[in-house]
Amino acid sequence: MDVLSRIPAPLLQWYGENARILPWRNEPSPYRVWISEIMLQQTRVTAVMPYYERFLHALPSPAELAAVPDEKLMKLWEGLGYYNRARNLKKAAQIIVEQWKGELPSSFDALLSLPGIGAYTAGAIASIAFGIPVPAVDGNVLRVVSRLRASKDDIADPKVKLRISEDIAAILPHGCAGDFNQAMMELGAVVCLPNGQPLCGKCPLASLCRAYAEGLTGDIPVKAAKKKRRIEARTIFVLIRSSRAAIRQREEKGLLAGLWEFPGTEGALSSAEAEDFLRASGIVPYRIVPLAPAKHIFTHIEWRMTGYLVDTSSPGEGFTWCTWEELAHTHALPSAFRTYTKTAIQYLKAPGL
DNA sequence: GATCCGTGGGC
DNA sequence: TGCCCAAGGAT
Repeated sequence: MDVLSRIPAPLLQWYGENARILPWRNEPSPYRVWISEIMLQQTRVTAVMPYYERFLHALPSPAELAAVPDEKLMKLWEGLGYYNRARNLKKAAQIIVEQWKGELPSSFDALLSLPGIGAYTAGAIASIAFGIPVPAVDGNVLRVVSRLRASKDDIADPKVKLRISEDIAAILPHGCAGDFNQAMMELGAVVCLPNGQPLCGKCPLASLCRAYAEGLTGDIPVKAAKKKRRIEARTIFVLIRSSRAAIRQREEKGLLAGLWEFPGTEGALSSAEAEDFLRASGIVPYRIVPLAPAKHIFTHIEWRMTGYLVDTSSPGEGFTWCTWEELAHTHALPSAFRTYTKTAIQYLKAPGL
C-alpha cells in the first residue's frame, strides 16, 4: 500500500499543534480565502502580509472588487508582481456579482471556471472555505509527496502533478479536507524545506518517509532545470518639467502590462545618444544628468538600465506629467523602476542634482 | 508542452 | 554574484 494512506492521522495531529497563525486563517470566508490564495501564488507569506489586510479593508467583498477602478486596484497590488492576478480578480468578481449573486460559487468546477483560478486554487478554496473534499496540490505538496515516496519523477511535469493530485484525492480525509490540504502545505513550508535543507528531526512523517530512510532528501524532488534569462539593456529617462515628472502607461499585453513607467528605450544610450533620441522624440533637453545604473531581475529577463535625469519644457507626446504625490500615491509603478522612482520623487520634492 | 508573467529573500 | 525558490495560471 502506498505510503500516502498512512499520513493523514499524524499530519493532522501535527498541524493541530503547529499551524501558524496567519491573517487569512481568521474568519476563513470564501472571499478572504480566495484573495489570500491568489496573493500567495508564487509568492511568499512574508511578501503577502503587508498587502492582505490592506486589500481586504479597501475591497471587503466581491461587489467592491468588481467595481474598483483599475488605477486603485493596481496601486493596491503595486510591488506584488504577476499583475494579471489582480486583473483576473476583478474579472472574476464581476462574474461573481453577475452570475452568483455576489457570493463565491461553492463548487470546484464553478470556481475553476473563474479567471485566475486553476486546479490548485479551486481545490484550495473548495476545501478550505467550503469543506469540499478535493485536493490542492502546490509546490509544497509535490515536494512532500516526492520525498515520502523517494520518487525521482520530475515535479515540473504536468503529468506528474496530475498523478499526485489523483493519489491525494484517493486518501483525502473527508470532513477535514481543508485542514489536510493546509497541513500538507504547512509541512512543506516550515519542515520539509527545499534545497536539501529539510528539518527531518521535526517531521511528523519522518518514520514513513522513504527519502529520509534512504538519505535522499537532498536529491528529491527532481525538478527540470529552468531556461536561462535573457539580458536586455534599456535607457530610462526621468523627464522633469515645471516640478512634474513624465510617466506613461505600458501596453495592455506582455511584461508589466498596463502599469506606469518612466519613458525609455532599448539599448544603453550615451549622453549624446540620449540627447539625439530625446530631440527626435520631440523633447528639447536643457540639461541631461547621468543617473546611477540600475538592474532589475525578472524571472526570465534581466534589465540593465542606464538612467538620465532631463530638464525640459517640452510636453512630449503621450506623457502624464505628475507631481511627486501622484507618483507616490496614485499611479502604480512596478518595482523594476524603483531606483528611478525614488530619484524622481526626491528631485521633485527638493530640486538640486 | 513550453513559455510568459514579478518580486524579494536566502545561501 | 548567481541561482534557487514561493500556497500557479494563461496561452
